[in-house]
Amino acid sequence: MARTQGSHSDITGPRVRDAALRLFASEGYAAVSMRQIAGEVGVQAGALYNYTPDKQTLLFDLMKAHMDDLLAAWEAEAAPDAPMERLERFARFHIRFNYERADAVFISYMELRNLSPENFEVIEGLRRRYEDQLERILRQGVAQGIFDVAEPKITTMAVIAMLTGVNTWFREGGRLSLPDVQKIYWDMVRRAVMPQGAPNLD
Amino acid sequence: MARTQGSHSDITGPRVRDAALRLFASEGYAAVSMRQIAGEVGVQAGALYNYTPDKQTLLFDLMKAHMDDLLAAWEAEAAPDAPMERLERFARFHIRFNYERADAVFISYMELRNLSPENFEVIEGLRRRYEDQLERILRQGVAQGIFDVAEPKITTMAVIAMLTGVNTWFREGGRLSLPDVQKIYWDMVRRAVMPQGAPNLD
DNA sequence: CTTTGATCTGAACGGGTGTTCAGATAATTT
DNA sequence: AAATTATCTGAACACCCGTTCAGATCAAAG
Repeated sequence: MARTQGSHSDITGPRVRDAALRLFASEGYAAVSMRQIAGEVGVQAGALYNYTPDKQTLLFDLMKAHMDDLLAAWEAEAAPDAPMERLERFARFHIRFNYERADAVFISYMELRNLSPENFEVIEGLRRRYEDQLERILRQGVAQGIFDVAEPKITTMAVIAMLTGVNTWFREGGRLSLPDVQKIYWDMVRRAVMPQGAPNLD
Repeated sequence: MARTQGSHSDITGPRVRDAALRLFASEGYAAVSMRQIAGEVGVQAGALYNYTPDKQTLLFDLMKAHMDDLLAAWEAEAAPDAPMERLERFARFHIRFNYERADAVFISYMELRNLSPENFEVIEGLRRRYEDQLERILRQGVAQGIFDVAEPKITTMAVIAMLTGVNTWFREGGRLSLPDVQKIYWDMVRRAVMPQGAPNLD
């Protein structure tokens, strides 16, 4: 087994995925050709097939890796007991993580329709698992009488849509820092779940 | 000028746009071929060029028409004076209008990157005009001391992202009706702008 | 009934697509 | 130094792309 160390595959493999991620995000999966990806990496198109069985799987692997990272990163967060603190942790985590991986986030919900049905099911399942994390927090808060949320599932969808929306406009270097934005959004999330008439504790 | 009345163009033109709208929404602009659109309409691909100069313009015209419709429909809504009532009107309008034109809404922000720079500027300008409608309501409410919104621009983005998210999960015929959903989302929007500690007037 | 012209067909144009594969290349092991 | 083999090239495959256009079609106008 010659050429295991110093092999180019350790370098080329990640470069293929990086190039595909960036190109898929900026131009769209269908609009990007294998030759274009190969060109970015500096190889011929045929060489890509040492790293992926086909274009579809390349897309799927990027999305799957992103969703796995997302779930792993959330599970690695220290989880406070109190629902209010957990919710704040979730809101800030979601904004930060999504901002750091804007390309992967973008692909993972823009290119869902380009997945085969089986691959779609996998990604969709992971996405639901992530949403369930938030829904569980909301239900816990409701059970403890801390949150006033009539429809936890819908509030889950609404909060995630709101938080994910940060990526459409926020760019570092502007008037507001990411922590500023996290604070503003957390404030809106908090209001959305707080019993009305509760005092402002700021 | 023969064949002006009873001409097929009155029929074929809209059918081309309908087919393109549906196909672009479900498979994506780049993944849909002119032959595919033509097949849906029941003509050969060449015939499409009686109705659009090229594929890019076909996409742009669909998006432009949608944005024009959106702005016209909102301006046609009776506008109450009070910011709170105006905001409620906006939230319910946005959910209903977007639900009724799910395909056009989907295209109008999924396919932005497939527009030429000039076309992109046009659509982007219309989108900003729409967002400004909401921002103006928020600023009006703040000025009157009715809303507690520190960052009207950000709240605008957050509210629109939240409301637009309805389209990703809501389907008629489920447990909740569209009016149910409108009420739930309006409740969240109201909380997001209401001064905290204010009584629940439900 | 002939003329007109809007509409559509069908073929063609140059070029791009994902994927395959025999053979060249070169780093590592023997 | 020779043998091994992971990696890559370059050409080829069959097919699809957006767009053009000469000529067919046929309903309305004269």
